[in-house]
Amino acid sequence: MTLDEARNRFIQSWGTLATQWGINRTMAQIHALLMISPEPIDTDAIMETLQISRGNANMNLRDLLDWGLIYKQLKLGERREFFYAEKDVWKIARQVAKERRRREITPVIEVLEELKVIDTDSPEAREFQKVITDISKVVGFADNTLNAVIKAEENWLMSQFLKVFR
Amino acid sequence: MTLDEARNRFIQSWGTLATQWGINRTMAQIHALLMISPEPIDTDAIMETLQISRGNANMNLRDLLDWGLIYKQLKLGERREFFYAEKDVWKIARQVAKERRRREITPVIEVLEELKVIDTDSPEAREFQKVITDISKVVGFADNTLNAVIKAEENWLMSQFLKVFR
DNA sequence: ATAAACTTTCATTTTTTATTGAAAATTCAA
DNA sequence: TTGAATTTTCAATAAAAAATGAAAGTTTAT
Repeated sequence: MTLDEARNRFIQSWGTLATQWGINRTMAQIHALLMISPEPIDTDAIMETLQISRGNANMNLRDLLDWGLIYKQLKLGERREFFYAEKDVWKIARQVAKERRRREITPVIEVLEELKVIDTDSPEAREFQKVITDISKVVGFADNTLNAVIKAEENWLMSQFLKVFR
Repeated sequence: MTLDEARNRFIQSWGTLATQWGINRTMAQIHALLMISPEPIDTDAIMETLQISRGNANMNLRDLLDWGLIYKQLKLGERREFFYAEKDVWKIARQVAKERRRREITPVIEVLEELKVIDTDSPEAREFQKVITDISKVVGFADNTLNAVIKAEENWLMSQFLKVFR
């Protein structure tokens, strides 16, 4: 397998994985491409490599910037913007955990808290409350896990974590 | 807020969360409905409550059965099938972790292993290999985490885990 | 101020995914 | 067996999401 083949293979796989996690394929592919690019690259290079339109490239680049997964680089005497990916994969994991927590987990926790305060007159209501409370625990666990990842500045903390389960 | 309002609120929220995680809305709504139903319910009740077609209900019920998140119950003297959800939320988490690991993480690990064996003649190839190796570590971490959840038969193990990060 | 280089926006089109509903298949009681 | 009750399938349709590309907007050098 040549280097180029390997690169394409990786970009494709990463894109496929992403769609299963509710992230759009192109965004993941651009991210993959930038992760394996030694040098920052510009919009046209991305368009050409991935065979996508300018608008599409731009939109997804903007999203990746929002997520803090890639950065712009300005070259002296160049008008174009070049992009490069965060290369520290632990930082990527933290960034993603942080965003997903904010966008997804936090709102659900809020709804669950609201639902806990219904009147528990009937047995049915009590049953409902029990289910909600149980779910809260699992969501809380997920939330704690994400927080742990977010706050894990050091790798050793991660390895500590892994030890617990071995 | 009445019990019915709370129920609807929960079903809706759970559906919204699911779409962000690459799970279809209806499947999550059916699951939510069954989780908060004290009694097993039949296809018609699901169709009516969620305002969906028979085909749609059937398809998503089958998927939920595949995932091991719900069960069939046969009532004596009744032809219809009634469905009920797994009520142990830790078991749900384990089930989901197991399925996602099998369907998503394992294939990616395989691809990454393949990509590690390219020839490292050029500096470019070595750089590529480094990125792939780093990504493998993170994916491996995710895989270990899922495994930990899968194998956590006891709740205290989870609480041990949580302690590490507090 | 102008224009070239480049980026962003967004109405339209394409693609993908989910849903419908009616027909076919299955199950079971009589 | 027949047929009524119920489940499953699947081609057609609808809805949602992503992508296009051309036009509008910005920035910078001159």
